[in-house]
Amino acid sequence: MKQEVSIVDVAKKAGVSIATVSNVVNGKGRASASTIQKVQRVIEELGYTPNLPARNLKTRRTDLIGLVVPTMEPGRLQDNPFYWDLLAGVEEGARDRKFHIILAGIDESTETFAFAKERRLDGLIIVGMNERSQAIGRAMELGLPVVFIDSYLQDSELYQVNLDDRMGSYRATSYLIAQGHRRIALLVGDIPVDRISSYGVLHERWLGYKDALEEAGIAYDPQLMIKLPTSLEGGYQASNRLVELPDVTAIFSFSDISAMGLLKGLREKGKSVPGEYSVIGFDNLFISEYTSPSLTTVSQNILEKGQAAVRMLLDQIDGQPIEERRKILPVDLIVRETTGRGPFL
Amino acid sequence: MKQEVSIVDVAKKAGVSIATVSNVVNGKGRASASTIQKVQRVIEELGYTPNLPARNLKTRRTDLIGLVVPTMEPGRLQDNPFYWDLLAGVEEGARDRKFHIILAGIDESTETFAFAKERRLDGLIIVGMNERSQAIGRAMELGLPVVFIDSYLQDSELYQVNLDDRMGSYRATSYLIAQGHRRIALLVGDIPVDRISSYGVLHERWLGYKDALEEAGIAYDPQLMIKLPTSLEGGYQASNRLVELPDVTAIFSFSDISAMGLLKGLREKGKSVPGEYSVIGFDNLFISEYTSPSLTTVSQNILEKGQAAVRMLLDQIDGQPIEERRKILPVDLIVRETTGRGPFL
DNA sequence: TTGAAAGCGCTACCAC
DNA sequence: GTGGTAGCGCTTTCAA
Repeated sequence: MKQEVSIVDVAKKAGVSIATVSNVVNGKGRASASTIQKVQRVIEELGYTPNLPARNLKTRRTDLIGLVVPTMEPGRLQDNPFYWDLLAGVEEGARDRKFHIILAGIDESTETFAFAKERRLDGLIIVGMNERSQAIGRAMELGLPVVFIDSYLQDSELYQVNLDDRMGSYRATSYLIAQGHRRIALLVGDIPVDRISSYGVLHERWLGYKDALEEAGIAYDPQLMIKLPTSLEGGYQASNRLVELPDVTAIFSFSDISAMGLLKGLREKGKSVPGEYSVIGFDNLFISEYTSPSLTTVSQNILEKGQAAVRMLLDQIDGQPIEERRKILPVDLIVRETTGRGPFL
Repeated sequence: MKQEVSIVDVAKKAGVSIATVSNVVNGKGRASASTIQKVQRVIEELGYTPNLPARNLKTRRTDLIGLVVPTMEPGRLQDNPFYWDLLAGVEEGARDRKFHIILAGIDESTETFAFAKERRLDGLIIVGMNERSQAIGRAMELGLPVVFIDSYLQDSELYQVNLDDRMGSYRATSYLIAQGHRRIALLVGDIPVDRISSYGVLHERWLGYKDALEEAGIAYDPQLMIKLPTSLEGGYQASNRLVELPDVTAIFSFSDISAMGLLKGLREKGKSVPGEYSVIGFDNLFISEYTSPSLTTVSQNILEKGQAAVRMLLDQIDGQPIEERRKILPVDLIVRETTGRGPFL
């Protein structure tokens, strides 16, 4: 059993009161230079480390935030290298401000966030919630500062960090059109397209696609929607559908991961990219530059996304004014080798 | 300001003492069925949630463990999808036992682990330390239970979870030999090969490679060591070196990630795989099945690795007997399409 | 400039 | 069975 050294031990040995030690430790209150010196030396000698949980009992702050990620949603966690960067961004941002993060995987349908209350977390960052998830209501009931990432929730009171998905999608589609493609398939994910509006990110990207078509005077064709999961396997399967669609010369996939599956599928079918099909992805994973051919994609800075979310959360916690509750990060189109000229150029 | 409801409020409203409430909450001590009922109803009504930090002040346990990952080591964090699975394994294992994890990125050279003491963490899981890192000494000084993952530290007192890297490497190399390859290049990482023994994982894998050669009576040729980072870019560069090595028909890369870079490099040079070169990787990332051709590799169960580490840590914390301080997880050779027959078959 | 003391929410011991 | 109460390690008035 490690013998804990407390503020009392320090006070005793330094011959001062615990109040004084507390003042020295926190740099608050007043203390003479000599007292400070003396106390600090004793702290050093004893190897005293302040007990944060105890301090928090008084101050009512834990300097701890929860990062909540749904574990059960298939094709997200397991599949996407994405999350690691996000996490790194959040961790880094928190560290800069002396916060630590508690990582919690939840089952979206049953989680009550009791742990957040029990541990008296200062705030929560929640990733990838669906609008209709009951979890969001429960999270808000906590009365804690919460920031949602990639969730596209209607309620404008909620703090959110998202990507400019619609713009990204618009730019990707426009680029294909500019390259002379007209019939552009879309790998939208494993959802009913008629209810796409409740799938935030996907909906936005779908709208961006339509924006571009409309601008170019191309009719939207529901036949071109491929409803398969945005995963490696989903992309792979999608290649089967793709080749059956007449006159299609390009496909836009809502994630790089599925675009990779797609590339593999097409290669196995002997279809050349970008010769017969132009392919464009979304995310710009670190690996996307290394596919063959290298993947044209919409780039998002995932690290920055994590950082923006912590910033917004911590400002909220510190009671600092928040400029905007809904932060939208910019996207960038990265043209590489999977896109080429279409028949109309 | 959210009005905190404490044990006192519950006690008052239920007309019992706080001691009784505490008993009910913890299911300890004795209490009549009717009291229990009454108290529980009040808890419900008031929405009371126990304050864990306060409880921990008494019990001297936080039920919190730190997961420590070096942030500064290039080519690890950023590059490797690997970590996400590990994290997921740890989180899940912890959750099962009512622990939470605090994620901390550290700079290996300067970290003092003060946060672990301050927050009174119950234990630490540390990933990917190098033998000569000062951080390991500092971590041990804390006097906390610690488990190292992927660190291969000499000290047999330390708790460690590793992979059977040597065996994995042996099997990969043996397989290539059995397929008729004799001159097998090795992408070992960006390190001086003469000091490889201080790079745990790499050393083990290097030994496994030599084991296989020796068994087959093939002389070890230092010329075949390619010293480039085990990253996408490193693998890509490695292809340049590879093609200059005479008579080499196969290459074993110490990570899938670098194998992917390698595949791209070779393809760009017009070298066929597995026609001209057989390629074998290590890790079996979820994406490795989707490269073209799909990657033959040594598989490790990363999720399981994380789980094993928590289990070992929590048993330590709970004072349960630990069978073995050094847990070695099995590997598996997954033969896919990047390996084919060599000239000697 | 310093110290005494109250109290944060909880557990655990000991009386009743 | 139940309650009183002494701390756990700390911050923070308020006095001195």
